[in-house]
Amino acid sequence: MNQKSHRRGLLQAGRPSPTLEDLATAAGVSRSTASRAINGGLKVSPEAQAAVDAAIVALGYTPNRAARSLVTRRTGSVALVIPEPDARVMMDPFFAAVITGVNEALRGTDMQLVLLMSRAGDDSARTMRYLRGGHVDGAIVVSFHEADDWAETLGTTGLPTVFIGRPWAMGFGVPYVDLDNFEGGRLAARHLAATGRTRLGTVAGPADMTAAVDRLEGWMQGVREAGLPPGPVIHGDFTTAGGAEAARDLFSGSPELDGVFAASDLMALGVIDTVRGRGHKVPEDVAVVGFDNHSLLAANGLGLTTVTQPMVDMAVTAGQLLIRAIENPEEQLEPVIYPAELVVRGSTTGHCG
Amino acid sequence: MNQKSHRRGLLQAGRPSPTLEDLATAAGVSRSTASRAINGGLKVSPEAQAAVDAAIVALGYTPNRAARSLVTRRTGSVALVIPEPDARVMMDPFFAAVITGVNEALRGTDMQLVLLMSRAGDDSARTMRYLRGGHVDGAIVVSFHEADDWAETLGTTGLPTVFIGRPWAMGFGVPYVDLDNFEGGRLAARHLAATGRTRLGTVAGPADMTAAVDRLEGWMQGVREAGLPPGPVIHGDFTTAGGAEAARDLFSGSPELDGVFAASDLMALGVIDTVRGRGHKVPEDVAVVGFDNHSLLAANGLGLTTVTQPMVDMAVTAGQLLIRAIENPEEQLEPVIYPAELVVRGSTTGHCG
DNA sequence: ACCGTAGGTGGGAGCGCTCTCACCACATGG
DNA sequence: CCATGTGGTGAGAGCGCTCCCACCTACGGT
Repeated sequence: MNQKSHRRGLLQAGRPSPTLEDLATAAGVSRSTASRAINGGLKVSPEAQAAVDAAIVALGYTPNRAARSLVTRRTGSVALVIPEPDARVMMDPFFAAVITGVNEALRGTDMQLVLLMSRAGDDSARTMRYLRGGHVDGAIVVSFHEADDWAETLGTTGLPTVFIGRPWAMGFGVPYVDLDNFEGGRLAARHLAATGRTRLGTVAGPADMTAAVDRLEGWMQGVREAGLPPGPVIHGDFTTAGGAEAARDLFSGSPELDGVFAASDLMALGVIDTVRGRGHKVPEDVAVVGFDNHSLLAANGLGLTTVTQPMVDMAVTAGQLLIRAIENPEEQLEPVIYPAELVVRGSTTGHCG
Repeated sequence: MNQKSHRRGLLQAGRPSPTLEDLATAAGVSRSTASRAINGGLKVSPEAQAAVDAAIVALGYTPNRAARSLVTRRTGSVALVIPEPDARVMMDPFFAAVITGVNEALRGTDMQLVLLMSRAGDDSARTMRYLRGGHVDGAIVVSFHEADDWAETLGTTGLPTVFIGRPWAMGFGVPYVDLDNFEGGRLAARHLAATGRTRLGTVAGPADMTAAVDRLEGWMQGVREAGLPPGPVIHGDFTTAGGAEAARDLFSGSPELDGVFAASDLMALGVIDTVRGRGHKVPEDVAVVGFDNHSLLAANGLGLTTVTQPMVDMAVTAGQLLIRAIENPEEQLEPVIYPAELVVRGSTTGHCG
């Protein structure tokens, strides 16, 4: 099979895929001019530009990304790195929001989003290799447990990287986008105190996540500022089941609690289940504050008082930050912190004042 | 600027990422042998293989995907096409499940997942061009409203494609993975009839989606088989708010209904809200059946009777189907239909028998 | 002895693109 | 009249890789 018939064969199979050479011939210009016309059109006469434009439409030409990438050393794609893609974790609308936001930021550029999910240890090495291998122009890393490793390694490879969520290891100057989790926790405490609750406790998130730690610290500070005793703290795993279990521990140790802050809405749901299972009412007996402003729970019958987290906006910002980092590698980018806001609903003020 | 300094300059901050040539030199073999050793190692002596393996580790070598792609005409990536990426639609755990499943199927291969979200018309042309442009080896399309367009165009380009959800336009032989939506609707009707409900109605999904249409037809058949009159049908948009609104229409037309089937769990949630808003009880006055077995609602206080949809498994299957289609383009792949199962919870049998 | 045929190897030719550079017109200024 | 641009052009050299092919050895059968 010679070269020509090979090409024809592909065409027959439905892949016309004309090359730049074909384009140039059709437009009656050289390969160089065609290339220039495609990429910005500097130093191209109006006639040549028009001819090339017409030929592009006529042939349905699409530049071969691989060939272009080979010489420009740009891949036209960025990675979204999500550790631990359990179904459990994916079900969290957090990720949906991140994906939506990053995609939104990429709209208009010709960048494509490559999803990189890595499970436990061994796999993350593979992911790391992929990132270092120059297969993407940049990466957005959803900061998580092992984020320090990533930060360290990525920080030194020079691959433009933006974190969503403050990474553990700082000092690499890696920019990140985060919510003011500390203030969010503090707001929850202040709200419960302001509505007359005095015996507070919290179901915190995993101790190895910065968001969870920050929320807890803010909560403790808020409780302190309200002049209330620091209540019990139980760590959950951000899931509904985990929240319910943590709440059982919480109440078995301190049955008198009248206000609970759960570090995620899903955990708050579990807390509410537990409270009701013990024959008590929300919010009459126990007020519950969540975190995330989970869209599903907002529509739920019992409105959950919670701290808002504008995840989509945050993800958009992360995407824009990454684009800037790619286009201007020298620029030192600053972290962006979004303010936390409290949304008051029935789970704290249903029948009280 | 000479060639060498050019190389150094473009590589951000350091890493002169070694080429196959470098690898070969380090291993003391030729470029060809090194290439063979990397790709399967056929016709390579154990010594050469060992030398290359050692050099790979020593140099931290990663093949340049662009260069490889240029000659093999394989990109090592598949697209997941999701139309209409509104936050609304993304919040649906349906997509989280799809992403998780497809990713799972790709694990072990060296394929990467490229996320392609296209909004309304103009953008979908761009997406189409991308798909036809040979930037991916295959595509998984989440079948939706305009799916017929996609099916037609993709079916003729020869790009290996698998649909999730039966596409409207058939006859292109494009394989797809779907739930037995018809049977699901039928199960819902039979269950309501079996628990003594006689005045049935349904909040169906959008009339331009095959899943919604199939569920509705199955429902109608089930009602017929139970010897009950075909009740009212109102179309919703699969969201909670849409379900609530549709339910209001439903009850204002037929206040006597005692059993409602909503074509999605989120709409079922809306239906329940409406029922309660009218001062009636679920399930005593009105039994409600949903569809999806949404993980969040399962954990909810009031358990929702619903039809299970093993989305992650379905997506895994779609991924595997696509891989087969890519590796063996000639093979004619058959659609895979998953059986529907009913999960009975409190929203239909809470206090009845 | 001869010719297979097998495992193993290296050189060379591209894949489709961008980018540098030489080159051509035709202005302008001395 | 030659310098010195300046907008526009096309040939040519790669980018890093895989594949084809020529070329080695062996080793067996005839």
